[in-house]
Amino acid sequence: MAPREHAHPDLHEVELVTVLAALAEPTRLRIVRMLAALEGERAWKDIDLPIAQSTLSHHLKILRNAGLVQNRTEGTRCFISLRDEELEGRFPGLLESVLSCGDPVPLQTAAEKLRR
Amino acid sequence: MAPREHAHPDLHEVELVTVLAALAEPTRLRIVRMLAALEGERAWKDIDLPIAQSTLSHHLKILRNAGLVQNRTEGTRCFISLRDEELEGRFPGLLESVLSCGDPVPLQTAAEKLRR
DNA sequence: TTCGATGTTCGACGAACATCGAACTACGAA
DNA sequence: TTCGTAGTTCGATGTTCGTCGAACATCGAA
Repeated sequence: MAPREHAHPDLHEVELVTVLAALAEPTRLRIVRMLAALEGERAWKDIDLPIAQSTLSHHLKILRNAGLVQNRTEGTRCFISLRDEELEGRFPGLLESVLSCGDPVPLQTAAEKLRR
Repeated sequence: MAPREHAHPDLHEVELVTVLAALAEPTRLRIVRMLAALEGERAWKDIDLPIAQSTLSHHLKILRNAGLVQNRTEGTRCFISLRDEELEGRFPGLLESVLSCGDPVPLQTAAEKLRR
């Protein structure tokens, strides 16, 4: 579909676990970092990662539902940005601490190594 | 098995995504909060949650592998504590921001609502 | 109106996850 | 040594997740 107007949750209704779950995935964490490094918004098309469009759309939906990210539609294309200030209000220090840890995000699915 | 000596990872080898994944589960987040509220260590047996022993053991292993938690064995029983200071060194502000958000942890599996 | 570009939704698939009960192991106490 | 206590590991089960390609919807341009 074309970029539609999406519902963005009120951050007061977003739970911490939801945000953590959204961040606990390499691809999504990478997206968040990319947006943070931008200090503004980024065109959907310019998010180029080695994944299918549908997968990217899926991840963005999850980030959006977790209140991490915001969509703005302009004609047929859309722009993504971090809801950093609102997040700071709801979860003080969280985003910053996640971003300040600058080490590379692994390509692997995080929890893979947790079991053993 | 009886409480055995477990390997605890060097925090420098623990990745951020790993920690986030460990925290992004209600039961585990609850355990971490419980330990944080204690300001010390807690006996395994005293962690009473409505889950089977084997499940608790499983979650503790994941927290341990993520470097969040530490086991100390004493005879046949063991004590769990948060590795808060080390974590502060590796991921400054992270644990604090997670703990400071005091709202209740849902019983539900976090990411359940993210998809839709 | 037709076409192309841009994202989104659907359905399917395999991998990973949380959970349990049962079997097991190691230790202290009787 | 035998028994109970304390945790861990194993195997099984049902659920959720990340991923893809295909079909679809919406808009601007020709």
